[in-house]
Amino acid sequence: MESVTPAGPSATLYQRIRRDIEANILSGLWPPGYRVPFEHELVEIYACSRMTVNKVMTDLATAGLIERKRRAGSVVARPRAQQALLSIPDLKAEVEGRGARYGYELLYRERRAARRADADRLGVQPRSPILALRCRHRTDGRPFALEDRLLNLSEIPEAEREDFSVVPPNTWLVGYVPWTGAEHSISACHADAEAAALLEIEPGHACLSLERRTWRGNGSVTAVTMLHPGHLYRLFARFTP
Amino acid sequence: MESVTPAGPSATLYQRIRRDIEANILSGLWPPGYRVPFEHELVEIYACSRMTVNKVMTDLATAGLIERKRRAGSVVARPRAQQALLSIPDLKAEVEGRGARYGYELLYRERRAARRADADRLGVQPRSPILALRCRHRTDGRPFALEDRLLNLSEIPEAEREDFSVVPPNTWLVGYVPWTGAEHSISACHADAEAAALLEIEPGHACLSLERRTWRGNGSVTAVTMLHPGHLYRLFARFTP
DNA sequence: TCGATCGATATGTATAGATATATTCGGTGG
DNA sequence: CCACCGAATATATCTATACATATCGATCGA
Repeated sequence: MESVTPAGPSATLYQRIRRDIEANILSGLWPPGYRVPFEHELVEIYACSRMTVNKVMTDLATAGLIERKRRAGSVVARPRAQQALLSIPDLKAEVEGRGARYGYELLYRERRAARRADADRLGVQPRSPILALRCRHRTDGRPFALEDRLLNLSEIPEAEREDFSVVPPNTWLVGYVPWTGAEHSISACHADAEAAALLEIEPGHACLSLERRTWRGNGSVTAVTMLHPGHLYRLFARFTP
Repeated sequence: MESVTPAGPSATLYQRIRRDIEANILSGLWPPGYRVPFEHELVEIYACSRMTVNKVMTDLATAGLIERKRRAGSVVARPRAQQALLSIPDLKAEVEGRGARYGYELLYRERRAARRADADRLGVQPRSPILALRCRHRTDGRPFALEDRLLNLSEIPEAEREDFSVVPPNTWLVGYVPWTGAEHSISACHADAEAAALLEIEPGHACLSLERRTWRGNGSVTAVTMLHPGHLYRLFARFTP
Protein backbone atom coordinates (compact mmCIF):
# COMPACT_ATOMS: atom_id res chain seq x y z
CA MET A 1 0.00 0.00 0.00
CA GLU A 2 1.58 3.23 -1.07
CA SER A 3 1.70 6.05 1.41
CA VAL A 4 -0.15 9.24 0.65
CA THR A 5 0.03 11.57 3.61
CA PRO A 6 -3.13 13.48 4.40
CA ALA A 7 -3.24 17.14 3.46
CA GLY A 8 -1.82 19.37 6.14
CA PRO A 9 -0.94 23.01 6.40
CA SER A 10 2.58 22.19 7.65
CA ALA A 11 4.20 21.69 4.27
CA THR A 12 3.79 22.83 0.69
CA LEU A 13 2.12 20.61 -1.83
CA TYR A 14 5.44 20.11 -3.59
CA GLN A 15 7.09 18.96 -0.38
CA ARG A 16 4.24 16.63 0.49
CA ILE A 17 4.23 14.90 -2.90
CA ARG A 18 7.99 14.64 -2.93
CA ARG A 19 8.15 13.27 0.60
CA ASP A 20 5.51 10.65 -0.19
CA ILE A 21 7.29 9.43 -3.30
CA GLU A 22 10.71 9.43 -1.68
CA ALA A 23 9.29 7.48 1.26
CA ASN A 24 7.87 4.85 -1.06
CA ILE A 25 11.21 4.48 -2.83
CA LEU A 26 13.54 4.62 0.15
CA SER A 27 11.44 2.22 2.19
CA GLY A 28 11.82 -0.34 -0.54
CA LEU A 29 8.07 -0.45 -1.16
CA TRP A 30 8.76 0.69 -4.70
CA PRO A 31 11.85 -1.33 -5.68
CA PRO A 32 14.21 -0.40 -8.53
CA GLY A 33 12.36 -0.81 -11.80
CA TYR A 34 8.95 -0.15 -10.26
CA ARG A 35 6.82 2.10 -12.44
CA VAL A 36 6.02 5.29 -10.57
CA PRO A 37 2.46 6.60 -11.14
CA PHE A 38 2.11 8.73 -14.24
CA GLU A 39 1.97 12.47 -13.83
CA HIS A 40 -1.72 12.51 -14.66
CA GLU A 41 -2.36 9.84 -12.01
CA LEU A 42 -0.56 11.91 -9.40
CA VAL A 43 -2.57 14.92 -10.54
CA GLU A 44 -5.72 12.98 -9.66
CA ILE A 45 -4.33 11.62 -6.38
CA TYR A 46 -3.26 15.02 -5.10
CA ALA A 47 -5.88 17.08 -6.93
CA CYS A 48 -3.35 19.59 -8.22
CA SER A 49 -1.99 20.79 -11.54
CA ARG A 50 0.47 18.85 -13.65
CA MET A 51 3.15 21.54 -13.32
CA THR A 52 3.44 20.80 -9.61
CA VAL A 53 3.88 17.04 -9.95
CA ASN A 54 6.10 17.64 -12.99
CA LYS A 55 8.46 19.69 -10.85
CA VAL A 56 8.56 16.95 -8.23
CA MET A 57 9.29 14.28 -10.83
CA THR A 58 11.88 16.39 -12.66
CA ASP A 59 13.70 17.09 -9.39
CA LEU A 60 13.57 13.42 -8.38
CA ALA A 61 15.11 12.53 -11.73
CA THR A 62 17.84 15.15 -11.22
CA ALA A 63 18.51 13.65 -7.80
CA GLY A 64 18.86 10.26 -9.45
CA LEU A 65 15.99 8.55 -7.63
CA ILE A 66 13.91 7.91 -10.72
CA GLU A 67 14.48 7.64 -14.45
CA ARG A 68 12.02 9.14 -16.89
CA LYS A 69 11.19 8.23 -20.45
CA ARG A 70 8.62 9.71 -22.73
CA ARG A 71 5.63 7.59 -23.41
CA ALA A 72 6.94 4.85 -21.08
CA GLY A 73 6.59 6.79 -17.84
CA SER A 74 8.97 6.95 -14.88
CA VAL A 75 10.57 4.07 -13.01
CA VAL A 76 12.54 3.88 -9.78
CA ALA A 77 16.23 4.02 -10.66
CA ARG A 78 18.59 1.38 -9.47
CA PRO A 79 21.13 2.87 -7.08
CA ARG A 80 23.98 4.59 -8.82
CA ALA A 81 27.66 3.83 -8.47
CA GLN A 82 28.51 4.64 -4.94
CA GLN A 83 29.91 8.08 -4.52
CA ALA A 84 30.87 10.02 -1.45
CA LEU A 85 31.83 13.59 -0.75
CA LEU A 86 35.38 13.70 0.51
CA SER A 87 36.24 16.75 2.59
CA ILE A 88 39.78 18.00 2.15
CA PRO A 89 40.10 20.77 4.66
CA ASP A 90 42.97 23.08 5.41
CA LEU A 91 45.33 21.13 7.72
CA LYS A 92 45.84 24.10 10.02
CA ALA A 93 42.11 24.58 10.46
CA GLU A 94 41.56 20.87 10.94
CA VAL A 95 44.24 20.45 13.61
CA GLU A 96 43.24 23.55 15.50
CA GLY A 97 39.59 22.58 15.19
CA ARG A 98 40.40 19.51 17.27
CA GLY A 99 42.04 21.62 19.94
CA ALA A 100 45.58 20.54 19.08
CA ARG A 101 48.55 22.81 18.46
CA TYR A 102 49.46 23.18 14.79
CA GLY A 103 53.06 23.47 13.66
CA TYR A 104 54.47 24.23 10.23
CA GLU A 105 58.00 24.31 8.80
CA LEU A 106 59.31 25.04 5.34
CA LEU A 107 62.07 22.48 4.69
CA TYR A 108 62.99 23.37 1.14
CA ARG A 109 62.17 26.01 -1.44
CA GLU A 110 63.59 26.25 -4.95
CA ARG A 111 62.64 28.18 -8.03
CA ARG A 112 63.75 26.19 -11.02
CA ALA A 113 63.02 25.25 -14.58
CA ALA A 114 60.76 22.22 -14.71
CA ARG A 115 62.64 18.94 -15.08
CA ARG A 116 61.05 16.09 -16.92
CA ALA A 117 59.65 14.57 -13.72
CA ASP A 118 58.29 17.94 -12.60
CA ALA A 119 56.70 18.53 -16.00
CA ASP A 120 54.96 15.15 -15.88
CA ARG A 121 53.62 15.68 -12.36
CA LEU A 122 52.44 19.22 -12.92
CA GLY A 123 51.37 18.89 -16.52
CA VAL A 124 53.49 21.73 -17.93
CA GLN A 125 56.17 22.03 -20.59
CA PRO A 126 59.70 21.05 -19.51
CA ARG A 127 61.83 24.11 -18.62
CA SER A 128 58.83 26.28 -17.73
CA PRO A 129 59.36 28.12 -14.41
CA ILE A 130 58.12 26.36 -11.30
CA LEU A 131 58.46 26.64 -7.55
CA ALA A 132 59.24 23.43 -5.65
CA LEU A 133 58.44 23.27 -1.93
CA ARG A 134 58.79 20.69 0.78
CA CYS A 135 57.02 21.34 4.08
CA ARG A 136 56.33 19.52 7.32
CA HIS A 137 53.14 19.81 9.35
CA ARG A 138 52.91 18.95 13.04
CA THR A 139 50.11 18.32 15.46
CA ASP A 140 51.07 18.91 19.09
CA GLY A 141 54.71 18.74 18.06
CA ARG A 142 54.52 15.40 16.22
CA PRO A 143 55.03 15.39 12.46
CA PHE A 144 51.89 14.13 10.75
CA ALA A 145 52.24 15.31 7.17
CA LEU A 146 55.05 15.73 4.69
CA GLU A 147 54.13 17.96 1.76
CA ASP A 148 55.89 17.94 -1.61
CA ARG A 149 54.50 20.65 -3.79
CA LEU A 150 55.10 22.12 -7.22
CA LEU A 151 53.63 25.49 -8.20
CA ASN A 152 53.29 26.59 -11.81
CA LEU A 153 54.80 30.07 -11.93
CA SER A 154 53.48 30.66 -15.45
CA GLU A 155 49.95 30.50 -14.03
CA ILE A 156 50.55 32.11 -10.65
CA PRO A 157 53.63 34.34 -10.76
CA GLU A 158 52.52 35.92 -7.47
CA ALA A 159 53.70 32.75 -5.71
CA GLU A 160 57.33 33.75 -6.29
CA ARG A 161 56.95 36.77 -4.02
CA GLU A 162 55.57 34.62 -1.19
CA ASP A 163 58.29 32.88 0.84
CA PHE A 164 56.00 30.26 2.49
CA SER A 165 58.15 30.20 5.61
CA VAL A 166 55.17 31.09 7.81
CA VAL A 167 52.05 30.61 5.70
CA PRO A 168 51.49 27.03 4.45
CA PRO A 169 51.11 26.85 0.66
CA ASN A 170 47.64 25.40 0.88
CA THR A 171 46.39 28.23 3.09
CA TRP A 172 47.90 30.78 0.74
CA LEU A 173 46.44 29.11 -2.35
CA VAL A 174 42.95 28.77 -0.92
CA GLY A 175 42.94 32.46 -0.11
CA TYR A 176 44.39 33.87 -3.32
CA VAL A 177 43.96 31.50 -6.24
CA PRO A 178 40.53 30.43 -7.43
CA TRP A 179 40.59 26.99 -8.97
CA THR A 180 38.16 25.24 -11.19
CA GLY A 181 39.17 21.60 -11.03
CA ALA A 182 41.10 19.10 -8.93
CA GLU A 183 41.96 15.43 -9.15
CA HIS A 184 42.95 13.27 -6.21
CA SER A 185 44.59 9.89 -5.94
CA ILE A 186 44.71 8.10 -2.59
CA SER A 187 46.91 5.12 -1.89
CA ALA A 188 48.92 3.38 0.80
CA CYS A 189 52.69 3.03 0.66
CA HIS A 190 55.77 2.46 2.77
CA ALA A 191 57.81 5.39 4.05
CA ASP A 192 61.25 5.50 2.45
CA ALA A 193 64.29 6.35 4.56
CA GLU A 194 64.16 10.07 3.91
CA ALA A 195 60.41 10.44 4.51
CA ALA A 196 60.63 8.27 7.63
CA ALA A 197 63.35 10.48 9.07
CA LEU A 198 61.35 13.63 8.40
CA LEU A 199 58.13 12.15 9.81
CA GLU A 200 60.04 10.67 12.77
CA ILE A 201 58.80 7.14 12.13
CA GLU A 202 60.60 3.90 11.26
CA PRO A 203 61.41 3.32 7.59
CA GLY A 204 58.81 1.07 6.00
CA HIS A 205 55.96 2.34 8.15
CA ALA A 206 52.58 2.34 6.35
CA CYS A 207 51.66 5.80 5.10
CA LEU A 208 48.62 7.32 3.47
CA SER A 209 49.58 9.14 0.29
CA LEU A 210 47.29 11.79 -1.16
CA GLU A 211 48.22 13.22 -4.54
CA ARG A 212 46.37 16.21 -5.88
CA ARG A 213 46.53 18.23 -9.08
CA THR A 214 44.65 21.50 -9.34
CA TRP A 215 43.69 23.47 -12.42
CA ARG A 216 42.41 26.93 -13.18
CA GLY A 217 40.68 26.83 -16.51
CA ASN A 218 43.07 24.98 -18.80
CA GLY A 219 46.20 25.80 -16.83
CA SER A 220 47.73 23.59 -14.18
CA VAL A 221 48.14 25.49 -10.92
CA THR A 222 49.77 23.10 -8.50
CA ALA A 223 50.56 19.45 -7.85
CA VAL A 224 51.06 18.16 -4.34
CA THR A 225 51.81 14.88 -2.60
CA MET A 226 50.87 14.69 1.07
CA LEU A 227 52.34 11.80 3.01
CA HIS A 228 50.73 10.95 6.34
CA PRO A 229 51.81 8.32 8.86
CA GLY A 230 49.03 5.73 8.72
CA HIS A 231 48.34 5.75 12.44
CA LEU A 232 48.05 9.54 12.68
CA TYR A 233 45.71 10.46 9.89
CA ARG A 234 42.54 9.26 8.21
CA LEU A 235 40.24 10.72 5.61
CA PHE A 236 36.50 10.89 6.08
CA ALA A 237 33.82 10.92 3.46
CA ARG A 238 30.11 11.08 3.83
CA PHE A 239 27.18 10.67 1.51
CA THR A 240 23.51 11.40 1.87
CA PRO A 241 21.44 11.80 -1.28
CA MET B 1 30.25 43.05 -18.92
CA GLU B 2 27.98 40.17 -18.22
CA SER B 3 27.60 37.58 -20.90
CA VAL B 4 24.23 37.04 -22.50
CA THR B 5 24.51 34.54 -25.30
CA PRO B 6 22.46 35.23 -28.40
CA ALA B 7 19.33 33.21 -28.93
CA GLY B 8 19.95 29.94 -30.73
CA PRO B 9 17.88 26.90 -31.55
CA SER B 10 20.53 24.56 -30.15
CA ALA B 11 19.44 24.77 -26.52
CA THR B 12 16.31 25.40 -24.52
CA LEU B 13 15.66 28.75 -22.98
CA TYR B 14 16.20 27.27 -19.53
CA GLN B 15 19.61 25.90 -20.53
CA ARG B 16 20.66 29.16 -22.13
CA ILE B 17 19.79 31.27 -19.09
CA ARG B 18 21.40 28.79 -16.74
CA ARG B 19 24.58 28.56 -18.80
CA ASP B 20 24.88 32.36 -18.93
CA ILE B 21 24.49 32.79 -15.19
CA GLU B 22 26.80 29.91 -14.35
CA ALA B 23 29.43 31.31 -16.70
CA ASN B 24 29.27 34.70 -15.00
CA ILE B 25 29.70 33.09 -11.58
CA LEU B 26 32.35 30.48 -12.42
CA SER B 27 34.47 32.93 -14.37
CA GLY B 28 34.68 35.14 -11.31
CA LEU B 29 32.94 38.02 -13.07
CA TRP B 30 30.23 37.82 -10.41
CA PRO B 31 32.21 37.28 -7.20
CA PRO B 32 30.73 35.82 -4.01
CA GLY B 33 28.27 38.31 -2.56
CA TYR B 34 27.45 39.83 -5.95
CA ARG B 35 23.75 40.50 -6.33
CA VAL B 36 22.39 38.47 -9.21
CA PRO B 37 19.79 40.30 -11.33
CA PHE B 38 16.25 40.07 -9.95
CA GLU B 39 13.89 37.62 -11.56
CA HIS B 40 11.93 40.43 -13.17
CA GLU B 41 15.15 41.86 -14.61
CA LEU B 42 16.03 38.49 -16.15
CA VAL B 43 12.49 38.31 -17.52
CA GLU B 44 13.19 41.55 -19.39
CA ILE B 45 16.68 40.50 -20.52
CA TYR B 46 15.54 37.19 -21.97
CA ALA B 47 12.01 38.24 -22.85
CA CYS B 48 10.46 35.20 -21.22
CA SER B 49 8.07 34.36 -18.42
CA ARG B 50 8.99 34.48 -14.77
CA MET B 51 8.37 30.75 -14.28
CA THR B 52 11.30 30.00 -16.55
CA VAL B 53 13.82 32.23 -14.80
CA ASN B 54 12.41 31.12 -11.44
CA LYS B 55 13.18 27.51 -12.30
CA VAL B 56 16.74 28.46 -13.25
CA MET B 57 17.26 30.41 -10.03
CA THR B 58 15.68 27.74 -7.83
CA ASP B 59 17.89 25.07 -9.38
CA LEU B 60 21.00 27.24 -9.01
CA ALA B 61 20.14 27.69 -5.33
CA THR B 62 19.70 23.91 -4.96
CA ALA B 63 23.09 23.43 -6.58
CA GLY B 64 24.58 25.85 -4.04
CA LEU B 65 25.77 28.46 -6.53
CA ILE B 66 23.51 31.23 -5.26
CA GLU B 67 21.62 32.08 -2.09
CA ARG B 68 18.13 33.51 -2.27
CA LYS B 69 16.23 35.72 0.12
CA ARG B 70 12.83 37.26 -0.26
CA ARG B 71 12.75 40.95 -0.84
CA ALA B 72 16.57 41.14 -0.79
CA GLY B 73 17.12 39.23 -4.02
CA SER B 74 19.72 36.56 -4.82
CA VAL B 75 23.48 36.72 -4.29
CA VAL B 76 26.36 34.55 -5.45
CA ALA B 77 27.19 32.07 -2.65
CA ARG B 78 30.72 31.92 -1.33
CA PRO B 79 32.57 28.76 -2.31
CA ARG B 80 32.04 25.78 -0.06
CA ALA B 81 34.78 23.98 1.82
CA GLN B 82 37.02 22.01 -0.48
CA GLN B 83 35.26 18.83 -1.37
CA ALA B 84 35.86 16.13 -3.90
CA LEU B 85 33.55 13.49 -5.21
CA LEU B 86 35.02 10.11 -4.38
CA SER B 87 33.90 7.23 -6.58
CA ILE B 88 33.58 3.89 -4.85
CA PRO B 89 32.45 1.64 -7.65
CA ASP B 90 31.54 -2.00 -7.65
CA LEU B 91 34.81 -3.93 -7.63
CA LYS B 92 33.63 -6.44 -10.22
CA ALA B 93 32.64 -3.68 -12.63
CA GLU B 94 35.86 -1.81 -11.99
CA VAL B 95 38.15 -4.75 -12.58
CA GLU B 96 36.33 -5.93 -15.68
CA GLY B 97 36.16 -2.37 -16.94
CA ARG B 98 39.95 -2.43 -17.08
CA GLY B 99 39.96 -5.61 -19.08
CA ALA B 100 41.19 -7.79 -16.22
CA ARG B 101 39.64 -11.04 -15.03
CA TYR B 102 37.65 -10.68 -11.85
CA GLY B 103 37.58 -13.38 -9.21
CA TYR B 104 35.50 -13.71 -6.08
CA GLU B 105 35.46 -16.19 -3.21
CA LEU B 106 33.36 -16.41 -0.10
CA LEU B 107 35.72 -17.39 2.71
CA TYR B 108 33.34 -17.34 5.64
CA ARG B 109 29.65 -16.90 6.29
CA GLU B 110 27.92 -17.00 9.66
CA ARG B 111 24.53 -15.99 10.88
CA ARG B 112 24.86 -15.06 14.52
CA ALA B 113 23.61 -12.83 17.28
CA ALA B 114 25.57 -9.58 17.34
CA ARG B 115 28.49 -9.62 19.75
CA ARG B 116 29.54 -6.44 21.43
CA ALA B 117 32.17 -5.70 18.77
CA ASP B 118 29.68 -6.38 15.98
CA ALA B 119 27.09 -4.18 17.63
CA ASP B 120 29.57 -1.30 17.90
CA ARG B 121 30.68 -1.62 14.28
CA LEU B 122 27.21 -1.96 12.84
CA GLY B 123 25.37 0.33 15.23
CA VAL B 124 22.74 -2.20 16.36
CA GLN B 125 21.69 -3.65 19.71
CA PRO B 126 23.82 -6.56 20.98
CA ARG B 127 22.23 -9.96 20.25
CA SER B 128 20.24 -8.70 17.25
CA PRO B 129 20.56 -11.04 14.26
CA ILE B 130 23.37 -10.33 11.82
CA LEU B 131 25.16 -12.00 8.97
CA ALA B 132 28.97 -11.91 9.05
CA LEU B 133 30.86 -12.44 5.79
CA ARG B 134 34.47 -12.54 4.75
CA CYS B 135 35.26 -12.48 1.05
CA ARG B 136 38.28 -12.23 -1.17
CA HIS B 137 38.42 -10.40 -4.50
CA ARG B 138 40.98 -11.11 -7.18
CA THR B 139 42.15 -9.33 -10.29
CA ASP B 140 43.74 -11.64 -12.86
CA GLY B 141 44.15 -14.23 -10.14
CA ARG B 142 45.93 -12.00 -7.61
CA PRO B 143 44.07 -11.13 -4.40
CA PHE B 144 43.56 -7.38 -4.23
CA ALA B 145 40.81 -6.94 -1.65
CA LEU B 146 39.78 -8.61 1.58
CA GLU B 147 36.24 -7.81 2.61
CA ASP B 148 34.89 -8.12 6.15
CA ARG B 149 31.21 -7.37 6.19
CA LEU B 150 28.34 -7.35 8.66
CA LEU B 151 24.74 -7.24 7.46
CA ASN B 152 21.87 -6.22 9.71
CA LEU B 153 19.24 -8.93 9.29
CA SER B 154 16.64 -6.88 11.18
CA GLU B 155 16.76 -4.36 8.35
CA ILE B 156 17.32 -6.70 5.41
CA PRO B 157 16.06 -10.20 6.26
CA GLU B 158 16.23 -11.07 2.54
CA ALA B 159 20.02 -11.29 2.92
CA GLU B 160 19.67 -14.55 4.84
CA ARG B 161 18.28 -16.29 1.78
CA GLU B 162 21.23 -15.20 -0.34
CA ASP B 163 24.30 -17.40 0.08
CA PHE B 164 26.84 -14.94 -1.42
CA SER B 165 28.98 -17.76 -2.74
CA VAL B 166 28.74 -16.41 -6.28
CA VAL B 167 27.39 -12.87 -6.05
CA PRO B 168 29.58 -10.46 -4.07
CA PRO B 169 27.66 -8.78 -1.22
CA ASN B 170 28.24 -5.33 -2.64
CA THR B 171 26.79 -6.28 -6.00
CA TRP B 172 23.76 -7.82 -4.33
CA LEU B 173 23.25 -4.81 -2.06
CA VAL B 174 23.56 -2.27 -4.85
CA GLY B 175 20.92 -4.10 -6.83
CA TYR B 176 18.37 -4.78 -4.12
CA VAL B 177 18.73 -2.44 -1.17
CA PRO B 178 18.30 1.29 -1.53
CA TRP B 179 20.32 3.22 1.00
CA THR B 180 20.02 6.76 2.21
CA GLY B 181 23.38 7.47 3.81
CA ALA B 182 26.93 6.23 4.03
CA GLU B 183 30.05 7.18 5.94
CA HIS B 184 33.58 6.28 4.92
CA SER B 185 36.86 6.30 6.73
CA ILE B 186 40.09 5.83 4.79
CA SER B 187 43.41 5.04 6.39
CA ALA B 188 46.68 3.21 5.88
CA CYS B 189 47.74 0.27 8.06
CA HIS B 190 49.98 -2.78 8.15
CA ALA B 191 48.64 -6.17 7.16
CA ASP B 192 48.49 -8.55 10.12
CA ALA B 193 49.53 -12.18 9.72
CA GLU B 194 46.07 -13.45 8.84
CA ALA B 195 45.26 -10.72 6.34
CA ALA B 196 48.70 -11.03 4.77
CA ALA B 197 48.21 -14.76 4.24
CA LEU B 198 44.83 -14.22 2.63
CA LEU B 199 46.06 -11.39 0.42
CA GLU B 200 49.24 -13.32 -0.40
CA ILE B 201 51.56 -10.54 0.69
CA GLU B 202 54.20 -10.34 3.43
CA PRO B 203 52.96 -9.50 6.92
CA GLY B 204 53.46 -5.82 7.64
CA HIS B 205 52.85 -4.73 4.05
CA ALA B 206 51.19 -1.32 3.75
CA CYS B 207 47.47 -1.61 3.04
CA LEU B 208 44.71 0.82 2.27
CA SER B 209 41.79 0.32 4.62
CA LEU B 210 38.34 1.57 3.67
CA GLU B 211 35.62 1.32 6.31
CA ARG B 212 32.06 2.02 5.35
CA ARG B 213 28.76 2.11 7.20
CA THR B 214 25.52 2.35 5.30
CA TRP B 215 22.06 3.35 6.51
CA ARG B 216 18.56 3.17 5.22
CA GLY B 217 16.50 5.76 7.00
CA ASN B 218 17.36 5.36 10.68
CA GLY B 219 18.40 1.75 10.43
CA SER B 220 21.94 0.53 9.89
CA VAL B 221 22.14 -1.74 6.85
CA THR B 222 25.73 -2.89 6.62
CA ALA B 223 29.26 -2.19 7.84
CA VAL B 224 32.25 -3.24 5.81
CA THR B 225 36.01 -3.04 5.99
CA MET B 226 37.86 -3.43 2.69
CA LEU B 227 41.58 -4.07 2.94
CA HIS B 228 43.65 -3.52 -0.20
CA PRO B 229 47.36 -4.12 -0.71
CA GLY B 230 48.80 -0.63 -1.11
CA HIS B 231 50.55 -1.35 -4.38
CA LEU B 232 47.45 -2.85 -6.05
CA TYR B 233 44.75 -0.33 -5.37
CA ARG B 234 44.15 3.38 -5.26
CA LEU B 235 41.11 5.58 -4.87
CA PHE B 236 40.37 8.44 -7.19
CA ALA B 237 38.42 11.58 -6.52
CA ARG B 238 37.61 14.45 -8.79
CA PHE B 239 36.16 17.88 -8.30
CA THR B 240 34.84 20.42 -10.72
CA PRO B 241 32.37 22.99 -9.45
C1' DT C 1 6.66 -12.00 -42.67
C1' DC C 2 8.70 -7.81 -42.70
C1' DG C 3 8.51 -2.98 -42.66
C1' DA C 4 6.68 1.63 -43.00
C1' DT C 5 3.30 4.67 -41.22
C1' DC C 6 0.42 6.81 -38.00
C1' DG C 7 -2.18 7.60 -33.81
C1' DA C 8 -2.12 7.53 -28.82
C1' DT C 9 0.27 8.77 -24.90
C1' DA C 10 3.60 10.53 -21.41
C1' DT C 11 6.92 13.63 -20.70
C1' DG C 12 9.48 18.27 -21.93
C1' DT C 13 9.25 23.04 -22.16
C1' DA C 14 7.20 27.40 -21.90
C1' DT C 15 3.46 31.10 -21.03
C1' DA C 16 0.45 34.09 -18.24
C1' DG C 17 -1.40 35.06 -14.25
C1' DA C 18 -2.77 34.64 -9.22
C1' DT C 19 -2.10 34.45 -4.29
C1' DA C 20 1.03 33.87 -0.35
C1' DT C 21 4.87 35.11 2.48
C1' DA C 22 9.05 37.10 4.15
C1' DT C 23 11.73 41.16 4.57
C1' DT C 24 13.19 45.86 4.00
C1' DC C 25 12.24 50.59 4.47
C1' DG C 26 9.96 54.67 5.75
C1' DG C 27 7.10 57.03 8.66
C1' DT C 28 4.48 57.83 12.94
C1' DG C 29 3.51 58.33 17.62
C1' DG C 30 4.95 57.84 22.33
C1' DC D 1 15.33 57.90 20.37
C1' DC D 2 12.89 53.91 19.89
C1' DA D 3 9.09 50.76 19.17
C1' DC D 4 5.66 49.78 16.17
C1' DC D 5 2.89 49.75 11.91
C1' DG D 6 2.10 49.48 7.16
C1' DA D 7 3.53 49.91 2.22
C1' DA D 8 6.51 48.17 -1.17
C1' DT D 9 8.89 44.48 -3.17
C1' DA D 10 11.11 40.05 -4.39
C1' DT D 11 10.72 35.44 -3.98
C1' DA D 12 7.62 31.03 -3.17
C1' DT D 13 4.15 28.37 -4.71
C1' DC D 14 0.42 26.94 -7.53
C1' DT D 15 -3.05 26.83 -11.48
C1' DA D 16 -4.57 26.24 -16.17
C1' DT D 17 -3.19 25.86 -20.64
C1' DA D 18 -0.54 25.10 -24.88
C1' DC D 19 2.42 23.05 -28.05
C1' DA D 20 6.63 20.12 -28.85
C1' DT D 21 8.80 15.63 -28.95
C1' DA D 22 9.87 10.90 -28.26
C1' DT D 23 8.20 6.36 -28.46
C1' DC D 24 5.18 2.29 -28.02
C1' DG D 25 2.10 -0.39 -30.49
C1' DA D 26 -1.27 -1.32 -33.86
C1' DT D 27 -2.55 -1.19 -38.51
C1' DC D 28 -1.88 -1.68 -43.26
C1' DG D 29 0.61 -2.78 -47.42
C1' DA D 30 4.34 -5.02 -50.23
